[in-house]
Amino acid sequence: MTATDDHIDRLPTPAMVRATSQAERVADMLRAFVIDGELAPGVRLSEEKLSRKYQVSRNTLREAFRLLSRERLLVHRMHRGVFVAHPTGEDVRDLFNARRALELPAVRGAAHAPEPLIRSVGAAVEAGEQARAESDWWRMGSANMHFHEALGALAQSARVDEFMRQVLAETRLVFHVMAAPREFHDPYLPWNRRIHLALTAGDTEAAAEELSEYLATSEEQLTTAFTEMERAARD
Amino acid sequence: MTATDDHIDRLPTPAMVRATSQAERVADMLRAFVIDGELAPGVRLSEEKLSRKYQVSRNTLREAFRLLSRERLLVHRMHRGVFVAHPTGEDVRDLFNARRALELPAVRGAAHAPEPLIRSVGAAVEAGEQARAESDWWRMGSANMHFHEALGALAQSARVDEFMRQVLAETRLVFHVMAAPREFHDPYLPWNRRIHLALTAGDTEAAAEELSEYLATSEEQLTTAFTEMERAARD
DNA sequence: CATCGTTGGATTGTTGAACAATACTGCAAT
DNA sequence: ATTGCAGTATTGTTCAACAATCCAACGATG
Repeated sequence: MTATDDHIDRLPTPAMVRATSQAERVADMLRAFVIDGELAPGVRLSEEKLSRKYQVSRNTLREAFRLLSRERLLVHRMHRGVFVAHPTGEDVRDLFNARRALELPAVRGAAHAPEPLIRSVGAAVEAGEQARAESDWWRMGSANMHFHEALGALAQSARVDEFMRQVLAETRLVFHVMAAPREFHDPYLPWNRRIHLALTAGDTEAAAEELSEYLATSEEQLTTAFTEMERAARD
Repeated sequence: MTATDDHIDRLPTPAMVRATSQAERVADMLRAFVIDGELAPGVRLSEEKLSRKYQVSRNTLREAFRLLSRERLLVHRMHRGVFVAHPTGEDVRDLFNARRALELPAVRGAAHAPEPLIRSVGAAVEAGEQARAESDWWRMGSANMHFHEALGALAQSARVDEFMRQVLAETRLVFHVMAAPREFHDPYLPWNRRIHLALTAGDTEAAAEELSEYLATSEEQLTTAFTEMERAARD
């Protein structure tokens, strides 16, 4: 053996090869289902049915539930069961406040961000445009998510990244609540393009300005549709 | 009965009277223990011992573990058990990046924040000064936490608030890792006072400047002490 | 002497069954 | 229209068991 073991350092980190428990695997599955809308907001997840369907014990399933409820994707109601989260109008406002608090400063500070981070913003833009060209509305939504994830990544903190992912997952849930048609995603692609353009030009303030308008417009659109819906539900 | 039922609206909201499960109660306990340092970073939490001590089944205890591991206060290592999180030097840097990303913009946007939020910042400052007057170092640390929690609250998002709490809890863990003496908290009180002063004067930029220096100093102090410690641990 | 294979004991991972506690539905009574 | 009261379904929690895995100790090997 050599005295130095830099070849060992090149190997995948422990975090990449960690064996996962059943609870985590089930949680990963359910998380994907919820984000993809296959499990509609408000739906109750029966312990008995799910444990039978996925061949895990009720106890293991409940561990998975605990994980996801801390992510706000599921809500635990005592003696009633766990349900897919069902965001309200107030949640929408809170989510956008959170995004403003995170994304805007991240963009404004982009001058100090390393080049690859900006590049991945551009990649997300292009992925979105390509999805649009192929009329793949689902992939378009994913690309939009990645775009904003990339914006959050400019803050250069793994914890902020995770928080962003969580907030964006919840935001996607909002779309599912109203079975948002593609028109909701549609007008935002050019915005993403402009934001990225301003970023590469080094004009962070212009990028922040565009982003701010984007967020305001999106929130406005969602909240009006939401209050409309909630009013209709009351009658 | 009257036609209006505003007297019902005055009652505590469901969130305040919700019955809690054992798993949540145990999680609350453990969380408090971890934050208070009664459970030292790196310590392993034996399922058998804890379940016996707190009269809950192993399964229930595991549910609590799942909750806390998603908060990064515990880490789950497959087939090895759960341990109190033991932040590294890299974690310290990430935590401070996250705090910069959140607190600085929150302070800069304080002009649009409602009055009571600024007041609670002041309250935290005074609580800290009073604790200092009474040489209650423990309460001083708590007050400092509340101070920065109050800064984060300027963003006006419940989700950001929760994230801040989590980040600050982890930061407190960092102090426990090195059994930080009171000198670590000591010089920061005047800074808090100045930040609050600038805020009430409406000079958000000055406040942000002070906060930025505070964070840089604190991070510097912690990371040097940390790398020192980690180097010592290797020998 | 450092490394590797093996073995035994301890702990976690997961399950299935059981029972208690609670919520929900429907119906009768007021 | 509200209240009271079944009966039923589901969750909350425990327990005991077993499989899977880690870990420390001990020797074997080069």
